Amino acid sequence: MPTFDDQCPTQEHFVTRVPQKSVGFTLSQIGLENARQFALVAGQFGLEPRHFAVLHALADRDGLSQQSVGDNLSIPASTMVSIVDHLESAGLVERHLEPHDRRTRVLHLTGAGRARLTDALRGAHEHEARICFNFTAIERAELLSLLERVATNLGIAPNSLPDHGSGTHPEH
Amino acid sequence: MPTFDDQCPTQEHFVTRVPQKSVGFTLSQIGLENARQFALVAGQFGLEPRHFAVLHALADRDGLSQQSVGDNLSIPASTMVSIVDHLESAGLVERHLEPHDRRTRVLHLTGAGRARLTDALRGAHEHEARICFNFTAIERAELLSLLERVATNLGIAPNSLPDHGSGTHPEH
DNA sequence: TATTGTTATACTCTATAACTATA
DNA sequence: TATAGTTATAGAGTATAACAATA
Repeated sequence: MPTFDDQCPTQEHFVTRVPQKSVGFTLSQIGLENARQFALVAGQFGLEPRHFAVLHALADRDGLSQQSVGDNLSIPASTMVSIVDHLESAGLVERHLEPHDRRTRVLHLTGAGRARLTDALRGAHEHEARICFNFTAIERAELLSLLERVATNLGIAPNSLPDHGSGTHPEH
Repeated sequence: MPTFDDQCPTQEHFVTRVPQKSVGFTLSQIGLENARQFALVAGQFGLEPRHFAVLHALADRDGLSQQSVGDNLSIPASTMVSIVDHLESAGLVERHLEPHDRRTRVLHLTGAGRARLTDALRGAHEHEARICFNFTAIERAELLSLLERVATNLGIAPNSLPDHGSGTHPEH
């Protein structure tokens, strides 16, 4: 933990002058703005970020139960209902009864759902290119590497981080 | 905009396999988790992130009007009322009438407010050290530099970014 | 007429707990 | 009795618009 102190004056300096930028604040600002803009991108495809996330999870592994998807994405069961309702009424997902246990509803992507996700992923891809504008491949990899170390410091297991898309921020 | 494509397979690959991590999603995840944890830190000092942000703004420049602080932090006027109400009833801030224009309420930090902010800044400082654990000074500077380029790409003027603290995320 | 602060209100989001149907 | 899904409800947070005082 050698770093930060080197650049930080005294406490009083903090209060009166307010010194250099912090990683924490910058991350919060950027994370929020990024989530906002990604919501706009997803919206162009008729999806909210959470809809996108659910479709994405199903593309990764089709036939999951509603609950296991929710657990995976940290979405409570009651919220999952309205999300899947929306996706189902839009014809993107189907609820199938599981013959072995008729309590559970197994979720399947429809063809339309897969097509919609493909489009939305194209949008996400463009969004990613936009926020990494002017980055070389090496710089982007460097940023990802640093961010994953921050994630570790925050106690977010790297493995629990989904792999693509732009977040499931609530708030807007 | 050369980078991302190099590492990205076809669209179909996206849908079926879901490839590598994205800067966008990682930033959203980290930004949200960081805001959560900073809210806990601020809470240890009896402050919500927005309370902290207002105190911080006043420490930077005392005697601002309620509205100009709100504009500065993108907090709507009606929300500023309840924030300042809270800070005032806690004895951290005072509303003074401006003799030249008796519509405006000028905000002043009290001694207690300044002391509270000093404590909270110490907490923020520790929080910053925590999320930058194991970073060298050079790595931290590198991360900040990359993040500011992302901020620019997101259309957030670097100048509009406050300098310390950990964000004013709503959402929880 | 425009502006600062205030109040009241409506809206969104989320979480909690109760309910059903299965097991 | 426990679990998957559903429903209903209440709470927090935010934004919108009307209002008062002042300019």
